[in-house]
Amino acid sequence: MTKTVAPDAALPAYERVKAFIKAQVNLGVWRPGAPVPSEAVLQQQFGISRMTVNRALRELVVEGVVTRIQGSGTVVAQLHRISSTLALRDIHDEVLARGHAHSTRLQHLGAVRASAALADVFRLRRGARLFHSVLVHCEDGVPIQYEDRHVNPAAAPDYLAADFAATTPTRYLLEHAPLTEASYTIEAGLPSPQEAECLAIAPGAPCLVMTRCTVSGPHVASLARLVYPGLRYSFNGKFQL
Amino acid sequence: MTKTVAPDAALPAYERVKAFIKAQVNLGVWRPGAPVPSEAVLQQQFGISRMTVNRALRELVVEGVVTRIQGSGTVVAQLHRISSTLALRDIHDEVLARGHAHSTRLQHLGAVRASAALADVFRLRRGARLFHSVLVHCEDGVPIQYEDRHVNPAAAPDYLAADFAATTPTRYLLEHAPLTEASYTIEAGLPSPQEAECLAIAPGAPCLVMTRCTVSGPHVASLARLVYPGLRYSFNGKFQL
DNA sequence: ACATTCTAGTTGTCTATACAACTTGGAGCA
DNA sequence: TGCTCCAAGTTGTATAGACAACTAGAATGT
Repeated sequence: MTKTVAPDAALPAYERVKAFIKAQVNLGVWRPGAPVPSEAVLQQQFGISRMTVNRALRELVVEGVVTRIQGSGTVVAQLHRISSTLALRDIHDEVLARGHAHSTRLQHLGAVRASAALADVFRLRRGARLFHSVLVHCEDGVPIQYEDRHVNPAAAPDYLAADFAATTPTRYLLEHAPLTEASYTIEAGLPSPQEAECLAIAPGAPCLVMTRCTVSGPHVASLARLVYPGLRYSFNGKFQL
Repeated sequence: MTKTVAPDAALPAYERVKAFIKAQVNLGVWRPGAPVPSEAVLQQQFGISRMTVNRALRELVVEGVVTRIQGSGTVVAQLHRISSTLALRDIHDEVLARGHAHSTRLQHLGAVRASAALADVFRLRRGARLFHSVLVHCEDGVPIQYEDRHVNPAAAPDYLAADFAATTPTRYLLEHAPLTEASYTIEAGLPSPQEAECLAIAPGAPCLVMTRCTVSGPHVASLARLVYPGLRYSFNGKFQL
């Protein structure tokens, strides 16, 4: 039983190779741009098959540790673009995960005609029918998100019949319009008077504004403006080698 | 030559399997939680070896499309946590990539003694020596980032001798203190009077504030407060299945 | 009814081999 | 010199087979 002293033996072979390479990069022994031993060399060093080495290196590419060029070789990645997976999470789950209570106030739900700007985003003609919902999300009763959303009826025909006391627009759309693609921008801005009032903050209080556009199959499904009070909310992330 | 009509044939087998599964999920044929055919079944359906199917499914796990449980099976992932890789990029490269000119104004460079809060972050004793730099980054002459940074001398002993006309602190640190780990938070806030003046914005103008802490090997290397004028800068990202 | 054991099915890892696709540098040639 | 061509080295993909680890349900025994 050498479990405590040699955890290496317990790890799969491909993990041992990964750990070895990561360590070299981590300790600065191999600098960005430096060549990584070829599969054949690593195969011999570790006494394992080439396929196993190949798997280790392929996974390191995904993790952004190395770059590979067919026919040329493997090098340590220039910039450690270690991926921080920013997930498209439902705010309801997010609040629950923090161990708090989530509640919602429905401010508005109805249909509108697309303005020129909206029509452009949704790739519809001007004046086309769109659903429009406005909600305020609270964490333990404190407003933390103002959600102003337009929805394409073609992607979610029954959106107006949804029960937003029981579910959130994000969840409803994920379930009824399978997600193909989403893009977002995060910026700082000031709330509109109405937003400030709903969020119970001063008109001059800085806010994080996320604008998120989702695509489902052939349709642009939804465009949301999410306003977070700057002092009550922040996005957090972590890179790890 | 059926290249134009049948792109399938041009794709590697494992990519064909991935595309097939993604399509089913995408079109809503297989809902989240639904079982995905076992490797043995897919192997027969596609007439390929199990290792190839296995590779396809393993990659889909990384992409967040499916979840696998050893001994049980493969199911469509509950939430499409499609990863958007938020990279730790140097602002110099970022500005250049947009085709603009990047310039820097060095406001301050020196050493300070750690306050209680700083000592805590850096895991040093209170009063320990830290380097401190303040720079303003401009894009085509317009200020877009105020960078207030504290650096651990143990991680980058020659930080004060760096030429910040030729390089940026981010780049310098990436090169001299191999990155092990980084964490950040993004929030909205108001600039301090000094920050507002350096960025040439009104004191009440909302800003994106990123606080980033980097770790290099055993040391907490750097703590940076990055202030972006809200109206001139935004973070953008895209998820894609 | 309950607990235990067994078994079929599934995923996880690994091997040895093979060929394809590509890069790079050098040999040979005009 | 400048060009082509080739050969060695490298990564990309694919296969057939093997065993290990694990799950879930069925069969069995108490």
